[in-house]
Amino acid sequence: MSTYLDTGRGANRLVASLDAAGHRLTGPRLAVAELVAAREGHFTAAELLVDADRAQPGIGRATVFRTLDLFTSLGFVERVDLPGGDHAYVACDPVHHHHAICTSCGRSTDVDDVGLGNVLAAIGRRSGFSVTAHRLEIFGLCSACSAERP
Amino acid sequence: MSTYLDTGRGANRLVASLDAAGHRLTGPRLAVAELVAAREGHFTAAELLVDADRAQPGIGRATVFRTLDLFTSLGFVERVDLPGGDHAYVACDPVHHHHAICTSCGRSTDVDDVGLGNVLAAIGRRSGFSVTAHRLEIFGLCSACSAERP
DNA sequence: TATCTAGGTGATACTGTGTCTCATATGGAT
DNA sequence: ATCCATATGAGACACAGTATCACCTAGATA
Ligand SMILES: [Zn+2]
Ligand SMILES: [Zn+2]
Ligand SMILES: [Zn+2]
Ligand SMILES: [Zn+2]
Repeated sequence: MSTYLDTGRGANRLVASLDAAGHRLTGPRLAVAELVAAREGHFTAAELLVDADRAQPGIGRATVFRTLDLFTSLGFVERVDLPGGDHAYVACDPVHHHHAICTSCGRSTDVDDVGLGNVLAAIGRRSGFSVTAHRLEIFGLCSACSAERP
Repeated sequence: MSTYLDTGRGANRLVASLDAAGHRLTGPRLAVAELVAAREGHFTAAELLVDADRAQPGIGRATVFRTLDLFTSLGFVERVDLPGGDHAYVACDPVHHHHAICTSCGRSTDVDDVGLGNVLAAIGRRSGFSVTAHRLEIFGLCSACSAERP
């Protein structure tokens, strides 16, 4: 679980990041940050909208989407595409990494891509492709869930 | 470029595959197959709908989606998620592989994942995750496009 | 070849995301 | 305390994808 958005000390990172990019620290943004931090694993926009409406009735639908976009552009949230094709979001740290998503409980584990760089380089070499970006999503059972149902 | 859906001899594979799964070979399905095969690189559902309406006016919107779904389940088409978040489809062969998508011309090159297996295994070992599926999308410039603008 | 029927189709309405516009409100700089 | 660029909320909107349902047809069978 990522803790970058936690309230208290952790929120400093968010504040600093917003500030650095010239964005204001507003009530709705803090509220969304807390909701995201409170979520375990990935969540859909719809789920967050429900949360938001409960936590702060009157918060605008558009604002939630805008905030999600903003956080995504700052690297605090990442969008993932579930196997079924749905879009979801995951809280995460703003460094390059990937997500291993548990198809049973939905939690996601951050994973760095040691080794993947070499694979991509090899692919590029072989196909003449000059790779500028990649997306890797991993699905399976987390250790807890695979222990439960072996 | 994949050619699995080409008309003529290539269509046999589609026919065989539909047949094997107990699906009928219908006019609309053939039409969509040809449109998909005619497309270079990835395409959105909207683009294919335009094509379909031009090639065979009167073809139902729902039918195009249904056919796309069917082909996807047969492995003849794959859904990809562009960096911008849009959904798109790519023609491909029904064997496990990935797509290197050119962000300039949109063409996609099939890429097998030699080496990725090891990376995933290592990830699984380290995180206790038992990996059952993965999705890798690669973005960059194809050899033609990177030659053009170096 | 004529018949039969499960499976497929098209029209249409609908749901659900995500976006846009615009009048109003507010963070934070001065 | 004032000011204004930025953010917000309301609501309309655009678009992807799905559901329903009466009708149609591929292809199996006799
Ligand atoms: Zn992450
Ligand atoms: Zn789990
Ligand atoms: Zn290209
Ligand atoms: Zn693979």
